[in-house]
Amino acid sequence: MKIYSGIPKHLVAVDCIIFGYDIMEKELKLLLIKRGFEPAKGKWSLAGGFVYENESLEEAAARVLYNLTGLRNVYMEQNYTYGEVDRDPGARVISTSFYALIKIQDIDRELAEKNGAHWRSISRLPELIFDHTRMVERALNELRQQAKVKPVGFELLPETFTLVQLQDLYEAIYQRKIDKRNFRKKILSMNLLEKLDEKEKITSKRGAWYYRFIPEKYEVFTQKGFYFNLDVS
Amino acid sequence: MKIYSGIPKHLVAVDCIIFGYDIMEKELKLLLIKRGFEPAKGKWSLAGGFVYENESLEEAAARVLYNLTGLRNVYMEQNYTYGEVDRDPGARVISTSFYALIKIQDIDRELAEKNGAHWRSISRLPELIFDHTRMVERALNELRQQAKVKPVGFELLPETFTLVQLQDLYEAIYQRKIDKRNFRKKILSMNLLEKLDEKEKITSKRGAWYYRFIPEKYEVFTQKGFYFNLDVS
DNA sequence: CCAAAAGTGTTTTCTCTACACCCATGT
DNA sequence: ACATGGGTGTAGAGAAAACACTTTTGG
Repeated sequence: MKIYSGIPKHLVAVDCIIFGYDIMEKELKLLLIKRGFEPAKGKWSLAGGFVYENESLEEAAARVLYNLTGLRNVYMEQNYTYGEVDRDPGARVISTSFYALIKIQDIDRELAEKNGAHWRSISRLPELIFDHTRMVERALNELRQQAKVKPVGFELLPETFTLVQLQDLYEAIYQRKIDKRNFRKKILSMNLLEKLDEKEKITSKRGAWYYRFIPEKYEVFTQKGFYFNLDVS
Repeated sequence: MKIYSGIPKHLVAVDCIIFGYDIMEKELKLLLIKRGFEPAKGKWSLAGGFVYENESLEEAAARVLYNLTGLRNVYMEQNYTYGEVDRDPGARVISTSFYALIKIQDIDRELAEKNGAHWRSISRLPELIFDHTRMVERALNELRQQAKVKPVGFELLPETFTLVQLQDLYEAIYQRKIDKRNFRKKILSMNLLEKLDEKEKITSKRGAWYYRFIPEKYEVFTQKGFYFNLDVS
């Protein structure tokens, strides 16, 4: 059925901005690729790929992420679509960016390495090809906005984490210091966390209690409309 | 130069969610089209069009808007890209939505009419083709978010307007009543408005002072990072 | 016993909300 | 003189911000 005949078609791609949080270095990182192919071989880029005929943009993004990390069912959000005619010097490519939040420890390291992927801290990113730097900037903004409204932080931490780790994460996301007492008061008052009776004893002698995020509580929360502002100055 | 050969190409379109504010009826409206062509002839839809080879998505959206309304340099924001394989029953079309904020009185009425365009209140929209209803919902959400962060409301009003009109607009956007005194206190404390010495005397005997939005003041404002929350409960 | 990180409350400030009456004017 | 919509301020509640010391324990 050729209803729309004679209309120009376009190459359509997706690019994934893959965020991970390094709990030790307390840094928000991106999984970037040192390109092993032309164009721009040897340069750094986001993980991307073309959209097939029988898949949606979201499916394409999930596939790209899976091929790189071995992960499925990852938290992803569509971000923006870049359609400048000359953005890719090789050909006209329209690309939709997605950001993914993953737990760094979950990825298939071998697979990632094989594909030339490396974690790079957002505070000192290498130069990226094409308009990928703009993509990252926009995604980071989006993430910061989302983090005020949804508990996305938990996607970046292991199942169990301490309040100190959670605070460090938010400090890494917003690149600013947060008051410890206010942060704890606020996050605990939201009733989204369950305190476990186990302690993290690596970073301190005293040890810090582990907590777990309870998604069901968040459902209730989200129903009545709320503002999850952790962007404390 | 055929670097990316053998890769499937796609039809790419843009759809415009055109918001306007009817100052008399105090209603937020959308400029919708009664389709005069197949598929879905006679049904309502957003204004859309395919993306040409030599234009960006933004340019395509601006073109579509221009062809319908005769307006250029309109406030537009890219919103989301819809890439489900089956979203358009005629063919696989990937479509990026943009919302536009225009002053209702500015459009070329004849041109719009010729194209089958009509203003429809957002509170009672007709059924739309494909996934256009979803597009509208998402755009409206986005608009509500943006309105908290940027003074987008002024895009929808004439150059000069009264505080009552401005409040009515916000009430139409958020579909809720706002306290008059609190609203005025807040909006005036932002120092974005200039009081003119002219009154609107049509709707009342006493008359209401006209104001004008001062973009330069907003620049200063935006620099220091702020929260323009007019979503008063 | 001491170094190092975890944990804990109170006061002050500011922002948000609720609320009701007078004003100006055309008819 | 009155009906109609325009314009104005204050007090109370609740949220956000500032702030410093005690606790625990492995070495």
